[in-house]
Amino acid sequence: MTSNLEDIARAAGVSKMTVSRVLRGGTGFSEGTRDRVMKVAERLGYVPNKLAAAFGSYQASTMIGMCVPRLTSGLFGHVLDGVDRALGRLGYQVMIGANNHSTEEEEAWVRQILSWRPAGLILSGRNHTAATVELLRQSPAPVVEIWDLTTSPIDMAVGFSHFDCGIEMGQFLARRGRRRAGYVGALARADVMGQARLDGFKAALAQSGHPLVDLEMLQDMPGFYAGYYGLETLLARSPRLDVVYFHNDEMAIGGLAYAQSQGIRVPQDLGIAGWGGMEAASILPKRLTTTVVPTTAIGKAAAEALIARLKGEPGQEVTVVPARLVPGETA
Amino acid sequence: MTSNLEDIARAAGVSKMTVSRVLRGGTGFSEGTRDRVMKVAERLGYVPNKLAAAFGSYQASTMIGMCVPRLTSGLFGHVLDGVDRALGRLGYQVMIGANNHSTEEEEAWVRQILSWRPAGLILSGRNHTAATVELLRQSPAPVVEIWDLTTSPIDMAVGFSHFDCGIEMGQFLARRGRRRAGYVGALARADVMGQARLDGFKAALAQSGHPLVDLEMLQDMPGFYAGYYGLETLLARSPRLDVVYFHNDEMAIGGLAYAQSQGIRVPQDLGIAGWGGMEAASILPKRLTTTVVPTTAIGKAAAEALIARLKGEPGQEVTVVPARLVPGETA
DNA sequence: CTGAAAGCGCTAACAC
DNA sequence: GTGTTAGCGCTTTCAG
Repeated sequence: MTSNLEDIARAAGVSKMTVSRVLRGGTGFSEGTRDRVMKVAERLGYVPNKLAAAFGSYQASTMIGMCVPRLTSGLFGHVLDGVDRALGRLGYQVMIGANNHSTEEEEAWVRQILSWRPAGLILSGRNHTAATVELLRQSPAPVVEIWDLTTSPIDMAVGFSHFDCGIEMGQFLARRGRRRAGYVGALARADVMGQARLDGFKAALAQSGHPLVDLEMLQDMPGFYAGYYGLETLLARSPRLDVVYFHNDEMAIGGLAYAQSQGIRVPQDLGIAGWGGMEAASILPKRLTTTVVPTTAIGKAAAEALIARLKGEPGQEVTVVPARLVPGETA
Repeated sequence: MTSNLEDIARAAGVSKMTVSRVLRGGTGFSEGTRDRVMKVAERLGYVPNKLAAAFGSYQASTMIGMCVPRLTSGLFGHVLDGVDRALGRLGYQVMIGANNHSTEEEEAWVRQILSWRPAGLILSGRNHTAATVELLRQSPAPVVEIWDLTTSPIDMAVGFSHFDCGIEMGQFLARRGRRRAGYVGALARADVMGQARLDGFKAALAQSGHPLVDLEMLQDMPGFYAGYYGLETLLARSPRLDVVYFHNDEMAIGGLAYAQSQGIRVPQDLGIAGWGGMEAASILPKRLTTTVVPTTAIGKAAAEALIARLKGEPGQEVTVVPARLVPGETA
């Protein structure tokens, strides 16, 4: 089928080993040998076999596995982009997976990926089944958990505190004079990070003396429609709310659309706040008040943590890449 | 490090081969043997080695490579989701890459991926370097080109015609009485599919007797900001346009924001049309007139085409998954 | 600077 | 139903 080291060796009149050294750009061969080998490899259309390389030596794999909550999240593409740019440059490739906010699905994915003997792994969140953690500890691959900061990561962690995001937004809205806050979420307990934001939000509101009035938790995917109908449902039950914090920006924009459709003035009658920092949110007629999440930076930092470890450097155990609240015109 | 078939075989008092058969769920062993082997494998925390399996037998790889134009495009996540759901179910995993609209980068990616001896490949677009095509022809892996339909795909193709999208939008706007159309694009000639839409658009307008008046082609990434500033530039030059077609929905929404900021009434003073069918576009105060692209369906169809071929079935050479123009309130 | 030998863990092919 | 043999293409190790 496709030629191998032996074919090149034969055609170039050297040994397999010399070809291997030349092709990997090492040392231990003459200029003449190098040129000859390169030329032959080119002529034969040689395509290296990483399967054999990675299989033959445990150091040689250039495969990194990455698992995200949902592939359709707008944020995920940017994280992946950060990872891919940092890693691709160095000759690594990324195998991707989704856990759909289920630790069981994540475990299944980890089993699959581990069977490829990856050089490193990037997981989302701090929540894993016991079996996953055990599997990971058995594996020599360095692991980075992204998004949420864990007190004690399995190996390394990159991100920020979702609880703190909620706190900050709660305090901000209280400072702005909001007194009757609601919340519209999605995926209920499955999305642990969204839950952490809600917990922080509640805590800050309680502290301010004006606790959360009502919340609507949908089971749908957290998109525009969910935000639209979530706000409708919430306001039907609690019409006197003066601000609503949403699970994310998509939902907040959906909520904004609902408010507009009902003639509810934002922010005068009702404040609206999101989370995530979609590009769309900053160019709406009214810029959305939200928390901007450093997606690309998280991806880049995760990749760098992995690379450091692979180079034998210790590697930062926890890297904080802060999210920041950006006041807009909707709350 | 981690246990292998031999370890299990020894502990279970059978041969490697029997263990292999049991673990792969084949036939040719007794119930008792099966239970014993499974139990031992479990106890030893056995993690299969796909590297060895795929290396040892060319049929065994479960890796699919997928290359997209940009990881940060909102559409890409949905395509990937469609692919991953169809493929993941069957035990395949996806290795991802981006070509940044460059055929050279794509070629580099193809070289990397091919060295993993993938079971199949999904590429975006019909544009490839000669070397890429040659590489692909040498490889036994089935290839699906998605997004744009090629008259003669390398192997298989799934998508629709971008040229036709442009035609359809041009005809639609002409029918709606628009007479002075402009276009705002991005990435210039790098994005061949966007160019095809523009070509179709121009052709339809010319045919209608009211050819394209002006166009602004940016070098930026096709996002909200580019749309905003692109429209500003275009209108500064050609203030009398009565409709503008954008490279995609993100840009169209940016343009909408610019119009709003200038007190330009949409659609009365200026019509705006996009392409892509972002969820955001349908829930704006005014629903965007756009072409909705069947992202998930394309991903699913691509995966299915690959699977058919891998099962030895012929597999459809060209699968049309039509995009459709959805009239909104902006044009 | 170059080469020979061994082996990574698995599966295909064939024997029993 | 089960075992044996050979070998996938590369890298590692050790000899020259």
